[in-house]
Amino acid sequence: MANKKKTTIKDIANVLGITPSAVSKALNDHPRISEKTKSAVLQIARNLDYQPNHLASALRKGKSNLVGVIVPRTNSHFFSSVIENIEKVLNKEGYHIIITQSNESYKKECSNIDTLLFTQVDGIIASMANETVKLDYFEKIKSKGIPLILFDRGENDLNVDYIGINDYESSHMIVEHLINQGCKRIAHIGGYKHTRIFNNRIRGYVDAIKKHELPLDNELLIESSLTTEDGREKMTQLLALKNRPDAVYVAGDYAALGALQVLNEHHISVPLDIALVGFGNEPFTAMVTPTLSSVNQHSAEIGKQAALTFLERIKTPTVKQSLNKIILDAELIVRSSSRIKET
Amino acid sequence: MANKKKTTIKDIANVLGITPSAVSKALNDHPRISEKTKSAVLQIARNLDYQPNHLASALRKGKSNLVGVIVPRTNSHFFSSVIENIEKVLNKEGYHIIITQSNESYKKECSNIDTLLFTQVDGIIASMANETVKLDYFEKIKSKGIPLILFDRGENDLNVDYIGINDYESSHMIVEHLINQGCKRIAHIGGYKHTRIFNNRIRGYVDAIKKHELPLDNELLIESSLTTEDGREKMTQLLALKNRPDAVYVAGDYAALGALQVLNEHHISVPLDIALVGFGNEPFTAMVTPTLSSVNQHSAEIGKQAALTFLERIKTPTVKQSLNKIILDAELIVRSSSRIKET
DNA sequence: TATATTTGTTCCAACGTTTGAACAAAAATA
DNA sequence: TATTTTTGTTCAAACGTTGGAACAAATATA
Repeated sequence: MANKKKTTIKDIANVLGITPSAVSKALNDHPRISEKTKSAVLQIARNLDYQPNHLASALRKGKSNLVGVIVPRTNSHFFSSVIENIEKVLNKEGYHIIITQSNESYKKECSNIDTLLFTQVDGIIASMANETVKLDYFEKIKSKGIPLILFDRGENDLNVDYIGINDYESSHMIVEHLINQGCKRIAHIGGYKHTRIFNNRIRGYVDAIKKHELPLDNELLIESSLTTEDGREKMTQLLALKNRPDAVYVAGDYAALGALQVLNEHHISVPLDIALVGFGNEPFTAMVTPTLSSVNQHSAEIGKQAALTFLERIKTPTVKQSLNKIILDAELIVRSSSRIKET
Repeated sequence: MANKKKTTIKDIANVLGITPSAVSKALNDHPRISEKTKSAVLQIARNLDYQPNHLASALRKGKSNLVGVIVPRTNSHFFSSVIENIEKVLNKEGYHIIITQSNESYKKECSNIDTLLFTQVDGIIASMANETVKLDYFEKIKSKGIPLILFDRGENDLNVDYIGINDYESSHMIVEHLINQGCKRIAHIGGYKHTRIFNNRIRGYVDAIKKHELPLDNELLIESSLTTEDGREKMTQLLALKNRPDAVYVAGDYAALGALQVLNEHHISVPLDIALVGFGNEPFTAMVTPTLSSVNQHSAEIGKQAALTFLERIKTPTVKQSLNKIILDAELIVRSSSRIKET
């Protein structure tokens, strides 16, 4: 019994002998429509299994109730959790989301933006790809006049709303934690300097090292793509030094995992020989051996705030220029990989 | 310079003093439109930064070029990789995808289906939630007359296209591998029996055990939700047995990870005291200590085939009833957790 | 030269919904 | 009873694009 032809508002109108516009108004609970008509319409709609044609109403109303989300990848707990919470907030308000992944590629990100604009989304919530340096495509979103909200990887001079954590302070905190554990020669495998958040982490590291008058060695500060593979490589590089570090702070958990693998393979005791701290608090940090210290980025809260910011922007059509910069306090989770002194 | 008003086909028509329909035809490379007009239109379109209104064309053409994807969650490598490959194939054909997650909840899955139907997707590719027993919402998709393609968790009697792996044989293979390694008492932490793929794995396990005349003990066959947490619990349960197993085959990697944690915490040697095999070949299986044997499910190929199946269904509007059941051969990846005998 | 064909365009209706204006009928007020 | 207000509905246009039919002009064929 394949119901090929979809039922429209018109079909309902015909059954009841009224006008399509009356049906539309009934369905939208228009005050001028009688209760009798409303309930009749609802009844028939149910009987005919009526599903409103979203395309038509979006076209007419000039808004799609769709929000685009762009993330570097979905298979990390952080992004997946952010998305989940964006969805939770937006669904309540009748919005649905379209998720796209850039796979850390600038080109893919641009094509994602085109896709989303093409789909007539009402706004875009994004975290930028590692590769992204040019912001032209993000400017394009802005020029369309739809809200753009960035989170995590996205702090920059675009002059748009942003939700993230206090990277500088977190970084500072990590270094001081390692110093407290007695480490004297602390290395940092950081992300790309051109990305604001990673740059902030680097600055936090540098300033903390300086503050405690530890050696600020060029060899100890390495830029990385922060993949597991690159973490392995950069750790290997550190092990090759004449003067090895006694602690390594990696700006991302996946790269920290790679580093840990290398250390384990070399039978270097973590944390006794070299202490290790990651960033992001991915679930696997609690699963590896030894468990990996990391920083909780409050993914759920970031997602929630991003969605709320979008809703706020949508509700005030006036170009209210007060920017929303929400910076959350991150939390250092100390695990075995950096617990040297008993507390 | 916020370009509030979007440029339409009409604007281009006005500039050139021609008709909107001529512009539309020019943009769609209609054979009857002169090259001169075409290039002029293209030029003006570029100048005015014209973006076609997808909503309008989808409404008119009766197809949205959107495909819905439903997965239990995106933060596993398997699903993330399937999605990536679905996208790769479909993008080439001008389709875009909307990703939704059910979080293993039947209710969420239903609401996802409603969302997707509401968005007028041209088809749905899905892997079912653990919880799902009733198939009414999937019937709803079918009754709308749009293609439904299931993969992995989705083999059932819905009579729709399906792409998966040979679970029964894979399971058989795992048990025989463990027997080859000298194991005599093999336990199975399986998924929910009501899900076809997990049931197949259970059957594969049982048959292999019977075939080799090993003890088929009720205590050794446990049903689980296959989360990391539940894996811990079920492993603890197995350790409490008077007669412990010497091998455990877990039907999912995340649960296997939980099991491994418990074994490590109890200082039980893996694989010497108890060998362990997971399922899914998630990246972390190669990262934990000891590395975890698992089964590669060919996620990329599954994604590709799912997308191709969709395209085929769309291209043959006739109700061609020959069902597409693609069953791929899975591959056992033997790692330290089950390598007892040197090869 | 008359007719047939091709070419390039316009015209118009349609996709399904929404919305303000218009309007008749019913109810409230004078 | 005459007038105003309220109520419930219809009317008509619109959102932006598409595609078949119609049509005039240019070109090819008889």
